[in-house]
Amino acid sequence: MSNSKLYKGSLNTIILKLLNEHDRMYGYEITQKVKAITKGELNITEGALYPALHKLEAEGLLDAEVVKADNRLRKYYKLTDTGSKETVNKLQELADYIKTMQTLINPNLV
Amino acid sequence: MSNSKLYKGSLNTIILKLLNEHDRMYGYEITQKVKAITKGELNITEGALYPALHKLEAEGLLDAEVVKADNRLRKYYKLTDTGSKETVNKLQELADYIKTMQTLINPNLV
DNA sequence: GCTTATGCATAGGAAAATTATGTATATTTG
DNA sequence: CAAATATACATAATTTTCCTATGCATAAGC
Repeated sequence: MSNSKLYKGSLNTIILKLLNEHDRMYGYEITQKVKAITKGELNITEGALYPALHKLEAEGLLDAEVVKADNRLRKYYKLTDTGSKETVNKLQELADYIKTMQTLINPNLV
Repeated sequence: MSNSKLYKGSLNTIILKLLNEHDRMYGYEITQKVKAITKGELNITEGALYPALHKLEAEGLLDAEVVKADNRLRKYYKLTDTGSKETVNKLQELADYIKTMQTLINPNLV
């Protein structure tokens, strides 16, 4: 995913957030979007992304639809209703985690 | 018992940062300090902490010293020179991670 | 005396990445 | 025009990192 191990555990949140903004996306598109937004800082590996998408689909948070474009197959994913609700939870969890870590590394500010 | 789970990769950063502030600490003390600072939000489990301490010691980032206090054994850890340098790196990585994630989840602010 | 707190340790297992492959088509470049 | 790169999805094997459960031992509180 990147040189820092800290990103472990954040992949699902990233996927859900992107799908919350963009209605529907396919896997490769997600990797490119993340790379663009983070200016190359974060590169999602395929070995991490595809299993994560399959799991989210199996859990009922995503729906998938295969579409043919430019003679190539794309598997588009979109949030289910459950997925939308879970996105809110994940984002709150991330915000809480960041807050906790900032408390720990910068106790003077508390 | 433990409320919000640790995000993978953050435990080492927490340990190094605490030892950077407090000169020397023992394992149990670290769990209590984290609990106190985060107001119970984050509870480091022993099954995570002790192996992490052993690994940091094996990597040469920490030195350990066993001390008898109140008829009980405490294993105090402190940063080595290498450990101090690595602390700076880990904190920078954490700052970068937070910045990147905020960019991803809050693109309007960019 | 029983429970909780203090203190360290490890075994077993789960979760979530990485690395390494595999398949296939399209486009760019030397 | 052949080779490299980009697009697109997928999985197997392994590693990292954490949690749960368990074990041992002493001290303090009720």
